[in-house]
Amino acid sequence: MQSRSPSAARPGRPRSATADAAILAATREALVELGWSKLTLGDVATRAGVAKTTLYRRWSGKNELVVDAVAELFDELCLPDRGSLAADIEGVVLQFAAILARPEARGGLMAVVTEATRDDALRARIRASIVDRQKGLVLQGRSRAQQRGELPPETDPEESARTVDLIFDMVAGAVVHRTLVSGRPVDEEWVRGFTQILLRGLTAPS
Amino acid sequence: MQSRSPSAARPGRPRSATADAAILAATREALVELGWSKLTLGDVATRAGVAKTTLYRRWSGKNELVVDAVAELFDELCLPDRGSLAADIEGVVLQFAAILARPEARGGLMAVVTEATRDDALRARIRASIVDRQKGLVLQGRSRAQQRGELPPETDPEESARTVDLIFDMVAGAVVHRTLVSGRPVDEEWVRGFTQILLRGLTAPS
Amino acid sequence: MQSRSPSAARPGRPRSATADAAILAATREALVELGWSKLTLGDVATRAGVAKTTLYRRWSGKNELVVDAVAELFDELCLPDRGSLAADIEGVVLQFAAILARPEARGGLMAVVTEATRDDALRARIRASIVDRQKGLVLQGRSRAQQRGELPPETDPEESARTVDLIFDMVAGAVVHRTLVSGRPVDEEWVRGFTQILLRGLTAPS
Amino acid sequence: MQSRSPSAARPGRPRSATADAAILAATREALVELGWSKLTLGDVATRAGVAKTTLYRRWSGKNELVVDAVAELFDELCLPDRGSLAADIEGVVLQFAAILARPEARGGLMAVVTEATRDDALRARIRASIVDRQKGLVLQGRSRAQQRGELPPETDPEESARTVDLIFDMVAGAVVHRTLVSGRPVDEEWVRGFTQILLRGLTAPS
DNA sequence: AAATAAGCGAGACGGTACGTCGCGTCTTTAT
DNA sequence: ATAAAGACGCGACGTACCGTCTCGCTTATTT
Repeated sequence: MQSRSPSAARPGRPRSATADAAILAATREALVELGWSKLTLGDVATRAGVAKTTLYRRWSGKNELVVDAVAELFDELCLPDRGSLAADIEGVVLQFAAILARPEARGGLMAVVTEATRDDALRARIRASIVDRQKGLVLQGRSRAQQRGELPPETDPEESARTVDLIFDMVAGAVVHRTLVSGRPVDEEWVRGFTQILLRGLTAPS
Repeated sequence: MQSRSPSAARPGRPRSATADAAILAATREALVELGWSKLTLGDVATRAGVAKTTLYRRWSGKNELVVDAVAELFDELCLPDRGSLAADIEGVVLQFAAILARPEARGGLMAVVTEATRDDALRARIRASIVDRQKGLVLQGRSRAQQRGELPPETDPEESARTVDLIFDMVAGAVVHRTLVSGRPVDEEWVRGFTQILLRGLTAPS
Repeated sequence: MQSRSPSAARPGRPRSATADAAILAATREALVELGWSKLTLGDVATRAGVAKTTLYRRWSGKNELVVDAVAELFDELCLPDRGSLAADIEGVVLQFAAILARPEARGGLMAVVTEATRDDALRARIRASIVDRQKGLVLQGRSRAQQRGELPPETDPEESARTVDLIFDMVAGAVVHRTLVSGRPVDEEWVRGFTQILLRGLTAPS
Repeated sequence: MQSRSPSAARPGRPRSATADAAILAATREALVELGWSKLTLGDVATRAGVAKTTLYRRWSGKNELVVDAVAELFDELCLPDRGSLAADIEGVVLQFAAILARPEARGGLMAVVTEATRDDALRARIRASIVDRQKGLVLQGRSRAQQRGELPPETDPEESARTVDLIFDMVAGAVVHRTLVSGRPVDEEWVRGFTQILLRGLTAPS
């Protein structure tokens, strides 16, 4: 979000702390009802009980606002230890899918990613707010699996980073594609099939 | 696209045949320069040397126009026989990535998919124009691999369809995510790693 | 007002002829109800049953619009022959005062003159639309008075022009000041006194 | 201006004496540079090195502030005895014109008068601050002329008051109109012609 | 000295209007 | 019937000031 020199008691009236929360909540609400393209900042301001100018004082436009509103949704992602790599993957994939199934995430995330194809600052914001946070889950899952002996320990650290990126693209990409492009649900059956291929490969005897 | 009673010599001035092509080309050009959100139909019309009315006579709005403009990009996808399943996958993934690397595809495809999250008619149009065509490649690749003996023959046809969908989501999803979200190139090294996991799984000894 | 290459049948939809009239009428109406400073172009557009953009297509802002709206009020000024110079002056002064007494003129004229102190283009527009038209009345009155023998004929043309300007400033200035600054009515008694001084001077035996 | 119970030593920090002067000076400065309509109170505050709140504590809005700022300009008007009525008139008219020639007066005075057409309180303020002060000059000039024998003594006091008002409207109106509407200078030649007509009338042999 | 009270700077706040832009429709003349 | 041209109603945009409201701080008078 926006930041300031942290604990410097700056002069003048401080920004309303409640306004931020109200605006983000209103944004998600509007996202559900209207979708990205019909969402207007004036409407968000009204819903939040806030003047349009207040909104523009904090965010520079629709994109930045929606990134922040959507990013909060992903804060709840976590990786409880379910005892095996397969179970861990299935768990986090289902969590991720549950978030994507919510209408505010569906349209909002995609729209923001779309805009980011032309806007480097926005891409950086997304990466910082959303992507990197999730990538931590992949790291965590792998080290657990290594402790359990399900995966061999790392040798080449560069190779290791590449693999994390790859896994992340495969997991997130598949779930997003299933949900948003194919438009079909990520149910337990699908997750089982996916995990199976991810772990054992297409050529393995099912 | 738009259709008419096909060969009925209707009265009045016939539609300009060149206009369609000019408009689609102008759309892709504008997509490259401006991106989805800054693309305006008035601008496309001007670039195409065409009046706005002409454009609206053929497409009902921005989304429909861009779908058609982007769909043409995927016509070139094909699956030449490279002798092994792994080589076939690598080939088609690189082709797909090459298309996505073009700026008119990056923004256009995503934008259209984004809009489709709220518009069923648009989703159907996308499925017909883009998705189903690619899914055919997966089918073709599998049957070739089965003929070579790399994969076992199908038994349950329903299970078979599910697997095709799953593979498709995994391949397309990973490439799209790598390109558009992670914003990193799909190069040969990445493709090799991806194919390795897809075929043999994470747990295989590399 | 705005002008075009006159009788050239230009391509495209022509501007609505009724819109101009509706807008100017709405402007005067709003001027009466709200006064200059509270008059809003959006409101004028609404009253006129016209989009705000249509209004901006024809006038570049509040000032230009109000000048035109107010200028029309002065079209009705004329100088009927009342038989003597004194009677002619009294007649036209009363007419002028009657216009200024109308609320749309009071605020509108002054406001526009005020703005013109900083805007040369606007001043030119006012001069062309309002001032020069009235100055013709002074000329007409003088030549009639000369024909009647009430005033001597002109000799020096330059001196003549200066005198017209002077008379005009004295007549218009006095009426405007009485109405708008002193805020008192221009009634018959005032007009008689004014005409007396204008014709015979302060020092004349009353 | 603003008033307080005069010499009551009230508790709390007293108002800064320098702030008033700084604000009025800043107002005139801004009036010169920007004109009435582009003058903003925020900008005036900044120029004066003062917070907006300080400004609002002293004046209730733009109009009141500008009236005060402009009124000060007219304090310098006076009527030195030049020996004859004609010379006295010429003197004061030139003084008045010199003030109106200053840009802060041009826009400011007119703007304030314009606003006053809708605001009775403002009109009263103007009358008290500006108009009545000038009207005193007319009275003074007349009594001098009567002492010199240039004008007959008053008989009817009501008629007398009416004439003062009339003369005032004629003098002030003509100068203002010449300066602000006609937009031409009040030079010595113009003043001579004006005084000639005012004293001897149009029909007098020049 | 401490308490109280107002003034002051800074700047965020809810509003209103601005002038612009793009949409998709409609109206004109010319093919 | 289509085409190019362009005006139209509409609605959102992002900005600028308005006049008000907190803040933390300063400067007086009153206890």
